[in-house]
Amino acid sequence: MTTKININSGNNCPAESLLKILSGKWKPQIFRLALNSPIRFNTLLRQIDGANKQSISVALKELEEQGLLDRVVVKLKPLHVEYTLSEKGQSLIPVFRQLESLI
Amino acid sequence: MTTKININSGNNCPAESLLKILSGKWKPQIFRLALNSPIRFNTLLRQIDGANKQSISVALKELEEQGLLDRVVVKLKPLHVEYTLSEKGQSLIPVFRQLESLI
DNA sequence: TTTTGTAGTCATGTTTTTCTGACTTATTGC
DNA sequence: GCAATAAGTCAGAAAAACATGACTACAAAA
Repeated sequence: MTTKININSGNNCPAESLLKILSGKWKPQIFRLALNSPIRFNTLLRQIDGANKQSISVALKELEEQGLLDRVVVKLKPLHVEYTLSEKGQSLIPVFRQLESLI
Repeated sequence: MTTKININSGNNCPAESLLKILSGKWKPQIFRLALNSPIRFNTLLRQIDGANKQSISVALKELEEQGLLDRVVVKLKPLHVEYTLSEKGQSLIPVFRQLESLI
């Protein structure tokens, strides 16, 4: 069973659906930073130029709700939280790659 | 010489660039409607449910500025304006197709 | 010459997003 | 105990996006 995105809430434009789930000022950058390795809240804050807590917080929450990211509490050394690409999130990687080939 | 998109204004995230040029409430729909055949202002207004003149006007202008659409004045029967996918716009079609395959 | 069709603009108002700075809670190092 | 790090929340302000209704300009048809 292959993983299929399903966020097509009542519209007939797939691209629109997908653009929507990555819409907002910070989501694409967050998503990209999560592509390679799990990422943490404060790291995002440091790495994304001009971003603020609130917006990152909201974006992460939405990405999690949409099922693109998983929030994982890591019970280690300095107890912390990691955001990782979910299976659904990973299914978007090819699109990202294709976008890269266009630029 | 292949056509390459270049809207990568100072950021290092291609996906972001692309998501950005199709960001906004109406751009994806406009773009999709222009995929198949040239489209006209009033037609967009009729076909896009809930859209208003102003927003369509602004979106068209931006898509034109970004080089995705060409504005063509058709000097025929009822003199009118057509918006068509530019070469750059057409280079996005494969991405749209791939998005479709994900949903 | 009045009306219709096409393609808009403009001023204004509303709604949605984003930003700012202060505050919180939990864990760990000193 | 005290400060620092990590991961946030919250209220309010500012900015950006979107909507509304009135208006414009041009050409052609009636």
